Amino acid sequence: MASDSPKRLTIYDLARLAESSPSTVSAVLNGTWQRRRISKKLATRILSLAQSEGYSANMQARALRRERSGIIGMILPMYDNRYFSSIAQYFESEARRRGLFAIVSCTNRDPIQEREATRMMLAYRVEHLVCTGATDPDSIAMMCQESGISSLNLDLPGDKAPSVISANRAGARRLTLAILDRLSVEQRRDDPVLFIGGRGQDHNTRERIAGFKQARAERGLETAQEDILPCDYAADKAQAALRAYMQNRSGLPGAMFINSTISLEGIVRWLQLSGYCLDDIIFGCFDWDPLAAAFHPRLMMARQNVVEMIERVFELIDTPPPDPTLLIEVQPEIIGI
Amino acid sequence: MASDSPKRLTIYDLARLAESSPSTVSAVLNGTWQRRRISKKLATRILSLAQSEGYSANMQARALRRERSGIIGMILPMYDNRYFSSIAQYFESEARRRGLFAIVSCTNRDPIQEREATRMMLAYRVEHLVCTGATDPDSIAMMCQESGISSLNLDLPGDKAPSVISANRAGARRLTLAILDRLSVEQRRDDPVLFIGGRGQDHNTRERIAGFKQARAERGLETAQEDILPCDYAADKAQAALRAYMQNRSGLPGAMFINSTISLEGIVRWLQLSGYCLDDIIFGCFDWDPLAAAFHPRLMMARQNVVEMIERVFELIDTPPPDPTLLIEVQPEIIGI
DNA sequence: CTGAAAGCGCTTACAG
DNA sequence: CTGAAAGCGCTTACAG
Repeated sequence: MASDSPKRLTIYDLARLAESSPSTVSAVLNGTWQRRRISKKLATRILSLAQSEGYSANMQARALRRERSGIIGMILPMYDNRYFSSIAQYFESEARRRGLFAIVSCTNRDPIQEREATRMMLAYRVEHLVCTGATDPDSIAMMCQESGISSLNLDLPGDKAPSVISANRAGARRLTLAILDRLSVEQRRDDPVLFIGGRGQDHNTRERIAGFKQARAERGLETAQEDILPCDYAADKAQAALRAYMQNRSGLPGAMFINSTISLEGIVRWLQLSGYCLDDIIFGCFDWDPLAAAFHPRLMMARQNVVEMIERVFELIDTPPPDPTLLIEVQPEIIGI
Repeated sequence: MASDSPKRLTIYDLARLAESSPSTVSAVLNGTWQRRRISKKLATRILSLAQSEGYSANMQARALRRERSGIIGMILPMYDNRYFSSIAQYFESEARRRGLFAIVSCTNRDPIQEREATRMMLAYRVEHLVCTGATDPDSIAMMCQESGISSLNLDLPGDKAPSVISANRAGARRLTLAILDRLSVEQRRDDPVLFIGGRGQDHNTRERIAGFKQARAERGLETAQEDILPCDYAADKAQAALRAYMQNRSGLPGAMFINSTISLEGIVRWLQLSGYCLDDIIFGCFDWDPLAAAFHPRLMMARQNVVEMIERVFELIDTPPPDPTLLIEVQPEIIGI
């Protein structure tokens, strides 16, 4: 339908119709007309004309002239889990509240796609770029810097731009303590606890492992190296890692610290296939999914505080910190204790 | 960092550096230089200069001059379930493959937000608009029509633009047959089956109810009106509806047809809270969530074929159909039979 | 083989 | 109180 583009209305057309000039029309449309002391009568005439004719300002032209696009960009690993999708959603609504238009690109945890998306964002002259969960945040920050665009890291920190992340270590510690407390109540204080999922190289996973060990140490427990399995996030990887882990053991660990709902999926699938009773295991998941919580009564979760993280991001955008390496940590909430 | 915008490089700067002219630089950068018989030497000089100086074309200027933004828009109810988030993700990668820049806005199933987002999309001069799961698709289609922009409906159909949706009735029928077959195998052929979730007014829910009834009729079963509960999608609504339903009955229905994973969450939560054993119930969910599938061995799902739906959308964009009311149905896949 | 010029639709400093 | 003019950074038809 309507592929032939019938010239859209411009301020010149409006000026002609209102028997005025383009400058005046522009001022009226921008709300700067009182400052220019344009008569109220003329203003309302132009406004109602714009309305009735369905005028829509051309943002490309406005952006070009103002040298401001009004666009804020975000790159994101993917949409398809609760955490990232709520980041995208809340980012968009906060941007809108500030009169910015949000554009989001998925980069699949791939540094090449991250840079390519950044290049596009810069070509569209985004005013700020939020770099979420990037595998290579510093390259992105450098690219932005060279273009004079402010950038921020979210979820995974970098050294070349301010970062807003979850308090991974503290959160993992609290989640682990909750797991250990529940084991204690059940008189299974010394049962092994498996840490599984995530990437050994990524900052968040390292911190969570540190928090895990710290909590165990506080309870006077050692942590064996073979009980830590950063096998990547993917469900299949977690499933395979658990299968391999179980080959050398007689029974299940008393509890598992699972590093994402993606990994949880693989774990649960393997346990079901192997005929284990899920209800015998205590789960602590560093991630949040209400559907999983509904299914499993003994699942505790660290829910990252997306709302506050996005708020911090916009605060940093509004008032850029003097120190570009600033790291802000937001506490996750422990659910299901 | 770098909030002072140091003038970015333009083709004029490049022309000066290459001792050439802006037109030539533009032609080289656009790849139209062979057509213009620009010397290969000059072309490579300009190209390498652009590279080394980190030139990035200003898309606003290009869009303005070409009268084509290179942008394709999508409005979406929300990101936070598997279905919509994979729509967003696949839409974006398909758009990118075609050299279009995708922008997506969430509109929260709110007709006002839908129109507002459309207005913004049109102001940014999107070349096409995909209207996903809109509560008021026809208003959107009209707005686009007035601007001479092609629009398409996805997931929920409309009358004023071509639509790509799931084969809701056929899919619901097949899912219901799978449920009934399993009941038969368990010698519970005549157990009641509850249909729950969705909106009684929306096209998809109506179609799914029709498919549900049709499958039952094919098996010689009546469908009682009180076994159909289109209580909205939200988990809380589904939970409340199920509680009310159960007040007048002694036992659980043998199976449930649940109209989304959102609703499933409320159902499962209530069953757990009420002390029922989940494994006694057969679930059929018109939606897909692998984590839910991992948890519940007796959950069958109708997985909507997002990949094919998006492909159809782009086909319609490439070759607009003569009939603007064209409706394309894509079969969902039944999983877990 | 290459460049000067016009124009896309706005905004804004300036003149009156 | 209002308008003419310049310019944002490109592209493209035209002239040579």
